Amino acid sequence: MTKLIAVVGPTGSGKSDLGIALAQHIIDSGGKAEIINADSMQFYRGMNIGTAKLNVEQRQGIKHHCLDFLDVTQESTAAEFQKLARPLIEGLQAEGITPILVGGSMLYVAAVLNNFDFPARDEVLRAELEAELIEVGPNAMHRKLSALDATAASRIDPQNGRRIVRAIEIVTITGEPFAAALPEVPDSWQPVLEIGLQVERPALVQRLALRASRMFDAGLIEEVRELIPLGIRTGKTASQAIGYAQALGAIDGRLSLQQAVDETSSLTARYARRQMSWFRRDTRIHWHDALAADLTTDVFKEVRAYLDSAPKQ
RNA sequence: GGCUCUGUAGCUCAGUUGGUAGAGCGAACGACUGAAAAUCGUUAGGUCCGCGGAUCGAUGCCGCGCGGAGCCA
Repeated sequence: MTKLIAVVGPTGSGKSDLGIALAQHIIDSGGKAEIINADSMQFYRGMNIGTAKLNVEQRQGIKHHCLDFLDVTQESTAAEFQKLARPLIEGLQAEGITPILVGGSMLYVAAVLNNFDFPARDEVLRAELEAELIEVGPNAMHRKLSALDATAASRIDPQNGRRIVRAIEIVTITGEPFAAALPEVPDSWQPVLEIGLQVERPALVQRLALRASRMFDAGLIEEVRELIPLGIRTGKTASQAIGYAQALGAIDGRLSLQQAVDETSSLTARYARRQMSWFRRDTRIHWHDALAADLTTDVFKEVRAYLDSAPKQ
């Protein structure tokens, strides 16, 4: 059994490249390593430029899993990803291959790395609750949740319709109280070396602005144009991807090209902030400055020590 | 050159019949258990264009500047 490694951090911090370098390093030292993508938008076939997906050459012969397995019309969920990625990881480990989970989709990474089961869901009930939310508003729904589960209600903001609906759904289905809060310390699914890449906020914002304009220069609008006949407009998850929604806006004439670029840039920056606020509370993460000259040297050293330490179990 | 309108938070704008100001967006920070590139919360930003005047008191009234927009010559 090999040990699990994860690379996390905000978008644009260089996770993909570090993942490749790490895999290469392990292979150079006589081991085997493959990458499992944990970027929910890179799951989609045809969404390449706007998701900063590595092309085949850039993958440098390192095998990547969980890329390009969904159509833009298909929904993606963290619970599904948990079911998909865990057996995959265990399969690689059984073959002596070191799995490297790389991605910034917060809940998806947590779904794999942490020990929790998503409570069931019920599409019909969910639809009813969503309709009710639109009709009576979040505050009334929050009162309804309070009556069912006062503790859960106290942990969810009265304005947050999305979470209120899901909480009512869970309590109704399970008939049990719903914690509605993350544990203080993550309960690890299995031992993991979690590497975090960090970039000082102003530098990150600048990089993301540059990246957004390069995506449009590289043909993001053309890419989205090709996804329209494939149904990107109706895809629940794919259509809300940052950059793609803006490219659609430009195609429809709702936004000028410059507005689309600017909006993509600022939404990406805001997303990166939410990623940091999520990942910062994961106490397992070993943070590294993504722009440091000796980044790979430091990370290799850390990985080496981890892999050479006593085997798990 | 004349007339009219206009200048309030980083941006777009409310507002105070004179008692030193607000909203949306943005920003910073945070929450987060089957849409999470989602959904939401908190906080910080303002010599109210400048100078002078009347007033107990001006961002508001008056005068003079400066900047912007429009109309007429």
